[in-house]
Amino acid sequence: MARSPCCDDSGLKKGPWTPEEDQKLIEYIQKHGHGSWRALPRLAGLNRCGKSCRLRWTNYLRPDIRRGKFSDEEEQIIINLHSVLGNKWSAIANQLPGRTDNEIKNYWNTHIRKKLLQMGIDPVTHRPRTDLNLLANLPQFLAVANLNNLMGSWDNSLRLQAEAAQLARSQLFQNLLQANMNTPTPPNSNPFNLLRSASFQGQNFAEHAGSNAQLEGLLSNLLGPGPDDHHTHHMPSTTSTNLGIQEPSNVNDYNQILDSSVYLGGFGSTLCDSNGSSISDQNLISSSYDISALDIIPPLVSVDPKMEAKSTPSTSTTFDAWGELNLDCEPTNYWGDMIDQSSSGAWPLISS
DNA sequence: AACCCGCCCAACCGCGTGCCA
DNA sequence: TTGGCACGCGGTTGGGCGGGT
Repeated sequence: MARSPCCDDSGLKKGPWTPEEDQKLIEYIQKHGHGSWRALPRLAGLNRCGKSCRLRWTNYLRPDIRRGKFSDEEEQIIINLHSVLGNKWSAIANQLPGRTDNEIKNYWNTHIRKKLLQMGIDPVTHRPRTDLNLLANLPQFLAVANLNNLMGSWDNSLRLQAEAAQLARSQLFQNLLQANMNTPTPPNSNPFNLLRSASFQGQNFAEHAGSNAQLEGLLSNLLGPGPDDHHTHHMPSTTSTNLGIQEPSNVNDYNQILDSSVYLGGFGSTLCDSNGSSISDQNLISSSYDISALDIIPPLVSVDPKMEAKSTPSTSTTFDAWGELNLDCEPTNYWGDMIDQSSSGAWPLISS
């Protein structure tokens, strides 16, 4: 299809707008509306192309534009919507009155993206980063955590711990999934059995995790009690029912479990409202891992509220998206256990 | 004080798509 | 059905600015 010749004309002014040009554009549109953007510059006495006028109006001069810093709430909305919509900036902007797609796009690229990367979250997939570079850097990553710990910087070290743990957990799931996809899955295979029997291939992490026994301890914390009783022990019975998560019987189901686990905080987590009550499925997931439900679920990794409580406000905003959806309101808290154990030396992510 | 460098964001570029003759 | 026009959108650019050296 032919491209618009709108801006091909030479002699038209480009670059920053002057106050006089702004005034002309505002006055014209207030009087006549924008009508045809192509015709507008001529009618308004502007030596600009229509496209430039449209951009200037929609991104800057429109009276309903809300300027200034993005609030935490807006930031959360952007992150949530981006996890569902991707780089559909205009669609995201539609949910944020007064904000333009351009503004949101810029804010994403300059602030949110970096913040997510720093937290070990892939800004594209909204999942914990599992790229090889990150895994390769895990020893340094943990060394920094140790250093910060020694220096009394609890905020950073705890966050780094959680990120490392999240990374390991995600890697575990991915390895498991890969292994599972390479071999036929028995009809009644249990994901918890699979997880328990899975070999962990993240060598860098494994080295840091120490002995197999220690790794086993980590797995126990990640997975909760044994495969046959997970519904009655650490794994709250409400989790599987409320979230519509059932034990998968095939690879596709398992894949969905994987997706769900990332978004919902993983096995062993449950979702609760601010009163500590479990949230019913109609509030969270319609059924069968309906992906559309993600538009109301913050696409965030599970983080121990204890850790968040120790975090600085500036870095905790992403996790605030859970807001009323407090994870792990049950006494059993996998991330908390893991961090507690690591702090006490049972699991040497941090050497005290 | 001068220079450098990285960040931020307004504006541009080019493609996709809908509409209409 | 086809081709041209207009608009919207997402990616990219580059100038201004502030902090660091």
